[in-house]
Amino acid sequence: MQAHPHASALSPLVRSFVSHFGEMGSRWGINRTVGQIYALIFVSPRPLNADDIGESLEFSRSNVSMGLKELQAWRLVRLLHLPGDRREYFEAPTDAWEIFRTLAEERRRREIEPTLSMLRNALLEEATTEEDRIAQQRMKSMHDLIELMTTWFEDVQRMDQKTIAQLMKMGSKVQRLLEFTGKVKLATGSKTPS
Amino acid sequence: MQAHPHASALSPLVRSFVSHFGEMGSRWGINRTVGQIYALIFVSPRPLNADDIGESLEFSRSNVSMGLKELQAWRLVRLLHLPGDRREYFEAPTDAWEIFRTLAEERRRREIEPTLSMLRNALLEEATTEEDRIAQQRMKSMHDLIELMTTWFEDVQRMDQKTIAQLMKMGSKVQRLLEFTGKVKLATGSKTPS
DNA sequence: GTCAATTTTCAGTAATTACTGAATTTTCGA
DNA sequence: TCGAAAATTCAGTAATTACTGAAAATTGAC
Repeated sequence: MQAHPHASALSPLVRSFVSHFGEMGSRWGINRTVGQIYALIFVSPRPLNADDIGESLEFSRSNVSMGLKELQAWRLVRLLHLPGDRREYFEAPTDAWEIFRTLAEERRRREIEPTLSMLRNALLEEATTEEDRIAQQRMKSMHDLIELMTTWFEDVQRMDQKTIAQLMKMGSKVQRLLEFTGKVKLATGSKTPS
Repeated sequence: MQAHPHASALSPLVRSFVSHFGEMGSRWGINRTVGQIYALIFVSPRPLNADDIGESLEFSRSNVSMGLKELQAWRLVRLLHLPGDRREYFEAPTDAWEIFRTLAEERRRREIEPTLSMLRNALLEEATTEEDRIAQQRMKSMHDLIELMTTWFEDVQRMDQKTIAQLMKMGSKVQRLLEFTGKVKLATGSKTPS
């Protein structure tokens, strides 16, 4: 004797996770529905098809279809097929680092690159007024910071996960490491890792 | 003989910067209007008052007022007074690092902390089903990554700007630095920067 | 190739968010 | 303390974004 005849009622645990991601999604570009669909797939022990999702979250089939498309565009879920089942199933990578990298890459492509490109164009213009000269100065410093950070991020992506974790766990101690290395260099005359 | 009698027409340079920030703003939580107001203040050589902004961007006075409030809440602009003028003026920090840090701190407070708190609660629940156990496992790995990254970020914030820039410019070469230091430690028996 | 199962599209509508102008409140100089 | 200037609030409306169901398109088993 249930209120709704749903195939799969969500546990309170999953329900609160899903609903939090809905809220958060709407603070970013992504909308509430898409956030919830992602959260549901992320915690699901098995791949889900569109009907599963629609029933669990009580979204229309077409809404689920659009949400899944967006998640695929973000590369946050991947499509797969189960043997003997014609429907499309979706699962999400579970490795948190991988997810983070995917998100960062997509944001770079969608937001950072267009911004850098706009800034570069603006910096090529000849400033005719003092106002424009000052504006350009500020755009330049913004441009340089963004470029520094994206280059750094590309570099970091190339490191293996262990090194990254090691670095992050060191935190500000890296500062001391830099000083320390500086001293070693002075003392030994050895080449820096340039 | 102009189309509009505006006190301050924007140069094409500023216009395109402002409009880009409008677009970008709407991809983040912030809305188009707020993004444009921020961009205008950021490139302005002098502090602006609400009327200046409203005229330049052709927004209503009340819209400007709301936008400025939001920017103040984000700590992206600061209020100041000009001698002999009763109106409120606004300016934006121009140091790109400072802006980045402010943004990161605010996002942490608004998005990361609530998420961590939700995850911690979820992890305290006793999982009664296999599904919930798996869900918790995934939430745990998400929680741990977020925590690692925020702790790291706190550490980095404590470094001086020069060290950060130095570190970032090194990029993946830090990996070699770590290896190098390891060797030095082995060779000299000196204490690590623990 | 056929056809039923499945997915996608899209026009219409609902819900949400953004914006305005009038009214109110606050501020500060005299 | 008063009053005009300035800022804010907020109810109403406009604009945008999200969602649905019906119809169309695609898919794949036979």
